Formats: sequence, structure tokens, C-alpha cells
Amino acid sequence: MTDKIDISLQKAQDECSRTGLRMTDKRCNVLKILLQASGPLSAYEIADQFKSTFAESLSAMSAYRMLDFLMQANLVHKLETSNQYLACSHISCEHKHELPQFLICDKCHTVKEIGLSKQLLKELKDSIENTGFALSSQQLELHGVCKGCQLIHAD
Amino acid sequence: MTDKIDISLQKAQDECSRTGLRMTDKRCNVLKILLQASGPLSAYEIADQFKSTFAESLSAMSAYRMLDFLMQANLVHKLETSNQYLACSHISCEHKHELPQFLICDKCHTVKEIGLSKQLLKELKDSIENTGFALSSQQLELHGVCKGCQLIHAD
DNA sequence: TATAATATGTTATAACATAACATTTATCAA
DNA sequence: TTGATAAATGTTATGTTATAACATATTATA
Repeated sequence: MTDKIDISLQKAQDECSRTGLRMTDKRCNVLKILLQASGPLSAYEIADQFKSTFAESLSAMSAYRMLDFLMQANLVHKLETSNQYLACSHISCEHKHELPQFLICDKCHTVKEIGLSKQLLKELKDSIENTGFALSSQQLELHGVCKGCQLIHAD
Repeated sequence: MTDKIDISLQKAQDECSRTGLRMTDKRCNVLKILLQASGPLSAYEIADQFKSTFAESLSAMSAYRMLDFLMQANLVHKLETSNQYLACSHISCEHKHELPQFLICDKCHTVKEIGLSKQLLKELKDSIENTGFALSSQQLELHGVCKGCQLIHAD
């Protein structure tokens, strides 16, 4: 059965050949780990999972380099507020890539990549650019407590 | 001459006594360093400046603890995307404290604390909370290039 | 003043990230 | 096909950010 992960990996491969980026086996396997992960992972966690999943060594140094590549290729995002990495949730779809927006739960640490309305994003962007500041396509990371955790935790 | 920094320090003192927080000399001096700084500083930089400014030692460990206190007291913010700390720019004024918003220049690393319109912030907040997610009062950190650097740099 | 709580000092170490150089692998012109 | 070049990966060392654990000093208050 060809599942969503395989489709994403295939799309990633295709996109790289199209744009002349070299998607090696190791890079692909790093992406695979992130696609399979239930949440964002640190570079060191990725290196560890690589070793156990593929029975092949990967230094943290290499993990960082591969993550840099995958981020350049827009296949992976880094959460700057938690020093973790995750696969872009739009690899397999046709969406144009917008400024990504993440909701990060500070209780269970799950992350949801959301899509705010174009209208709202435009207003936000305009307000900022009116001050003369040129936004680079960085992301919005918003912290709080997800629905599930609100029900469970009182603290 | 009683300058803005002294006024801010006094306000900080007053606010702490009012709310029962203990503003010690060292904590006050850490705040002073941030008020005098031209930009955000890392915890280690703060410890170093403390030593040279006050001719008194301060370990990084202590700097972190004092920063934690100052953040709890809402006198200092941490830039989560760059691991740096800065004094709240609203200590000396009467503004109610809203979700802080920072524009961070990736060229010259200056940071501007801005105030987006209440209207826009409300829309943003509502959009997010409609998904069931409870925003904690975290901040918005937006990266890009400031006006000055746009003129200077081509790259 | 005794005692309890809070703050600070000190040392060690964990976690995140990059520099520098060696080796291997892939690309491509001759 | 091979030799030259560039790109990727390996390896070691080190820099940077942050916290844990326990000792000592200071402050608040019963």
C-alpha cells in the first residue's frame, strides 16, 4: 500500500530533480523520519532515530547539514522557539507555500500547522511593512495549550 | 539628571513592592544592564557585562535565575527565536501589557518592539482560538530586514 | 532570636550548534 | 574511461545556551 509518506517522499524527490537539488539517500531518510514522527524532533533525536531506524550511523553534525538542505528545499521547517524540526505538512498537496504558522502546545508539545485566512495575513503583513520593515518569509510560532490538554490539565 | 533609565528602574521597584516581589540589588542591576543595552543580549553576555559594569562577579547560572525573575515580573522579555533578552520597552509608561510584538532585523540584529492595532490582534487571537487552541501570552517575533539595512545591503 | 523561606554561589553537565579539515561520492569535460 | 572538480558526508573538536544539584548567605516573620 502506497501511503501518504511514500507519496510525500516521491513528491519531494520529483521537486528536487525539477529544481536541480540533489536528494541523496541519507537526506531522504532524514525526511522520512520526520514524516513518520508524531511530533517535532531535535537534531540529536533525529540522529538517534536514524541510527535505530536504518541501522546506519549519523552524527549530529550530519543531521544538521541534512536539515539545512531540507529546509532550503522547503521540505522541513525549524521551530525556532523550541529548536526542533518537522516535515512541512504541505509536501504532498499543491498549495502555494505561504508564511507557515504553527500552534505549539506547551503541555503535550504537539504542533499543528494551521492556515490563517489570507485576508488576516495580508493585514498583518501590511501593518508591519508600513513601518518600513521588510518581512522575510519566516514563520509565526504561537504558544498555548491545545484542546486536548485543556480538558486534561487544571494546572 | 534623572533619565529614562532611572525612571524605569524606579517604576520597576515600585511595581515589585506593590505586588510583593523581591527586587534585590543584583536583579536591579541586571535590569539596568538591559535598559542601557543598545540591543538584546544573551544570558552569558549579561553576566559578562555585569562583571565589567559593576566590578562584581555573576555566574551565568545566576544570570539565568535573575532573568527568570525579571520575566515573571514582566520587566524583561526573552526572544525565543534568538535566545536573547531585552528590557520591556513599556516599563516607564502606563500601557496595559498586551501580547508583545517584535520585529527582528536579521542583518543588524536590532529589535523593535511594536504595537499592532488592537483590532488586528483581536482578529488574530480570535482566528486561533476558534480552532480550540488557548493562546498563552507569548509573543510575536517577526524576522526580516529593517529600513536602515535595506538601504545599505544588496545581498 | 530561632526558623523557615528565598536568593545567591558553585560546580558539573546536558542540550543545541558550528568550525575545520579529511574522506568519499557524484558530475562532467577532455 | 579517466582525471579534475565540486558536492556530500565523516570525524573531531569546540562554542553556545541552559539546567540540575547542592552549599551558603540573606531576608522575612513567628
